[in-house]
Amino acid sequence: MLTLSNSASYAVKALSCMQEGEDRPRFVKDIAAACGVPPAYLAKIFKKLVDAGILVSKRGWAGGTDLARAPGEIRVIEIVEALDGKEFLEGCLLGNEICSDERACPLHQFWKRERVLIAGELHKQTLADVIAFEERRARARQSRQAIASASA
Amino acid sequence: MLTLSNSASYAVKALSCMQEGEDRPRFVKDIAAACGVPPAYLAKIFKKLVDAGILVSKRGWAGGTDLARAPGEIRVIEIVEALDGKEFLEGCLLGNEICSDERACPLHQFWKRERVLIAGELHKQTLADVIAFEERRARARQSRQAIASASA
DNA sequence: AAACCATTCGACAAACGGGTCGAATAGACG
DNA sequence: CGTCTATTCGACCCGTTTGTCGAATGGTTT
Repeated sequence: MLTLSNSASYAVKALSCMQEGEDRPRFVKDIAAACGVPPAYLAKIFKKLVDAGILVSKRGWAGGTDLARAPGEIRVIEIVEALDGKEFLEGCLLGNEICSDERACPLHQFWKRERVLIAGELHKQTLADVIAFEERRARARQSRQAIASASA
Repeated sequence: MLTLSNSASYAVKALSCMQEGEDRPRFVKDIAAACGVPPAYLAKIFKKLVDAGILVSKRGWAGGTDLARAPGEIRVIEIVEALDGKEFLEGCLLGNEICSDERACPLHQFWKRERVLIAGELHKQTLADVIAFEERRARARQSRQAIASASA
């Protein structure tokens, strides 16, 4: 399957559960419960996000986890790179070791262009976009339900 | 790493070693040696290519393996699907289970378009293109060497 | 200082893809 | 029919990713 790692998916999902304005900081276990990710595993993921400067954390009583910056300042590509590594987009589509402009596979020129597009999109999208997208979805579902119950 | 599987890479590499016009059919171990793929592993890969109708094989004395069709009739996407499954391009980029037009992640619309482009390219390229590409490379290297040795 | 508690660390289990090995199978020849 | 031989099949090993568990760490509060 041509996808990013499971961990990266979990990270985006969990971070988009951490909107501002609520009582914060929050705990790993609560966020895990909210977004349906295994808590112990999410703890590991969060550590990487802390190391990457995307999250800040405090231990002990009154400890917890918080976004290091406003959601609009956190790009999706940062999250992906924190988990899958900076080179997650560098390889040949076919996984060949040697695939440069000189010694290329037939898909090289094509994939080279595509990689730029993908990186660009992940760079353009911020966590704020992801959150807004989720909220728009949630509102749409609510109003659909309201209409449905009104007509019932 | 965002790539297809290693097996798919091996498959394309091995199949592009199987030009027509030579003494054929050929043996897995010879092809493996020619393209630098582990022989026992390539045997497994070839079985899948046989099942997919891309190769034909015969066992025993005077047995061997051959392309089921002319290279120009074998699309790269067929090879990839034989190894990585028909659904290798179906998932959400972030690997989410639920990511359709209704319940999408923010990258869904973008990735949906990209997938079409990628599938299109893999469909457009045939094994003949891959072979021609390799040969053009080999010739270019040869003539570079000829020039180098002539000027020496 | 002692109690408390969320993060952090390390060891470990399960699942998966990649890779190896040897035996089983079956087609062609003598 | 028996032998030869290349594919095929099944069992197994290894490394990585995913996921769990319990103990260690260190900041807060009382």
